[in-house]
Amino acid sequence: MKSSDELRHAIWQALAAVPAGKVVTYGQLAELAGLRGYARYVGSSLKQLPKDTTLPWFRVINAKGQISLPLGSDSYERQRQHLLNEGITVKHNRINLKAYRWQP
DNA sequence: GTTGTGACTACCA
DNA sequence: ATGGTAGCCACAA
Repeated sequence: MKSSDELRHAIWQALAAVPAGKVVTYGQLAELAGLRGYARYVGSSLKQLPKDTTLPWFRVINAKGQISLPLGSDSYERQRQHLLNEGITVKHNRINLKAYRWQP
C-alpha cells in the first residue's frame, strides 16, 4: 500500500510534466500518476499545494472542460488568467478540450 | 465501524 | 444540451 504522501508526490510529479499551453483533466492526471480512479483525490491534493508553488496546478480542469472552482472566486480568476496567459481560450467557463488536452 | 464530504466521472433519462 | 445518479477514493468526524 502507498502512503498519502506517496500518492500526492506521484500526482505532483505527473503534474510537473504537463507542458505550457496544454491542459489535462483530473482523471487523466490521476492516470498519468499511475492512480486510475483517483480523480477526486487529485482535486484534494491540488488544494493542499502551497500558494506560492511553481507547479502548473492551473492546467488541470474537469472532464467537462471547465474550471472546477467556484465561479468568480479568487482562485477561479487566478486560474483563468494563467490559462489565458498561455494562449488557452476560456469562454463562459469553457475550454476546448479537443484542442488543448495534452496527450503524451 | 459508519457517515458525510469533495477543485471528479461516466451513464442515463 | 441538461440535470440526476451512482460509482469512485481518501479523509475527517
